[in-house]
Amino acid sequence: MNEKTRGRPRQYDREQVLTSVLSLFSEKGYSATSLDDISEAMNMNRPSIYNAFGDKESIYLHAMDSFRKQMRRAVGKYLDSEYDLQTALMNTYLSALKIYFSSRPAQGCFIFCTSPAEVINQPVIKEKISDTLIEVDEFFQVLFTNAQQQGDYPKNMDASNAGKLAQGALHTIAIRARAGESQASLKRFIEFTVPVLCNSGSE
Amino acid sequence: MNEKTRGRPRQYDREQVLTSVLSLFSEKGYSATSLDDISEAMNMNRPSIYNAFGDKESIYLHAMDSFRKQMRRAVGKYLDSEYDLQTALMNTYLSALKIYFSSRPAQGCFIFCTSPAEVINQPVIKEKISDTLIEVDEFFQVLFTNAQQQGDYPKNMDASNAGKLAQGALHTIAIRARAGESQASLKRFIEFTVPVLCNSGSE
DNA sequence: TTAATTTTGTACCAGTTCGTATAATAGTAG
DNA sequence: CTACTATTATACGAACTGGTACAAAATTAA
Repeated sequence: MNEKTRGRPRQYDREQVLTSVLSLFSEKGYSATSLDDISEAMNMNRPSIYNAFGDKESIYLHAMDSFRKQMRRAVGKYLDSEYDLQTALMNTYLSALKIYFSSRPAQGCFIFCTSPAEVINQPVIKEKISDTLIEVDEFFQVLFTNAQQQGDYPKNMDASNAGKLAQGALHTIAIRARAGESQASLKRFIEFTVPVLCNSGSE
Repeated sequence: MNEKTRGRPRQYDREQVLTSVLSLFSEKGYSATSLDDISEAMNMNRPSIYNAFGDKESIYLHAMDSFRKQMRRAVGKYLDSEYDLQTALMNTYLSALKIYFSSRPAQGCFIFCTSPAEVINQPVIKEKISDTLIEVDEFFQVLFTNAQQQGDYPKNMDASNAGKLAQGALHTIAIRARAGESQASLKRFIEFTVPVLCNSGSE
């Protein structure tokens, strides 16, 4: 990409400022974050921000996309059927845990911890959360149906709801991380949870 | 209680205005709710509110307490050991589901959907969420240990983490309700989840 | 009646909010 | 060199923010 365009050249890097604003929104949530905060974090002045990303809600939606991309990069590989169910689940949770604790104090999941508050009065955010839930449900469901095909998970179990419960574990981990529960404690929780989800709890 | 106190009598009912402001905060979250909103919802003027409940953060904390009380009233009885594990879990989830869908559109859990956003910059709210998590964990843990004593749940399972996972199911139900997932779908999720938690999934 | 006490109602304040109009700047195209 | 274009920078404004000072109102105590 070396197209020389007319006009004054950009001084910001799109990916980079999106990362900055994601971190900001993740800390404060949508409503408590002001455009002055955003402007400072992005190191861009207000009109440039509007030109690049639209209004505040639109910036937030871009941040949500950015976070989803980050999660996909981290766990997408576990969809590959070379991983057995337990391994795929365990690796997925541990990868998420790492991201949830990647800043101090731990902020948990950007989307599931900060977005639900805005849902009632921001239909577009509601839509995107709903979309995220579906994508993650499908991610986990694939793990379970793959395992069913390989005889690793009982065929009479409902893989769709199993996927939802697996995502539920992710939600509680996200909330707990943000509320101050320790990473070690959540790791033990994951080690308990994975076998239960795999339906090999007490054996 | 009939103590005649000096001074102009109150015009508001404490429980009643707390219910109103709980509903308001539940809709908008902490940061997006203004004192004008609160004043209107409570039908009280600003100085009266300050005198009765303190500043905005303090009002929110009162609302959190109010919600916790409501939940305890709804599910506290299932701690009684006359209920077996499956029944207690099922009734608990269905009671919560009812509350989560008690307004239109469904708002899910006031605490787990709106409070996490505020955690990083409001230490007092963080403290209260953490406290709530512990109380709910203990609630579920009691169900599992009771079941263990009655031979209803394997003794080699960790009741503490089982309780955490049970609360996890509650968290995902709360988020999903608020994001627009249907009550019927969540009821099916509960029916799937309870046996899995009880470790009698595929039998 | 009068004083004391508590709540209510009005009005205000300084600071912040999101968004935009306008001008300056830094590059390309001809 | 001049026109054109896209971005950056400054500055502003109308509305709203959380919080409070002060006076009016409604009750009890003496």
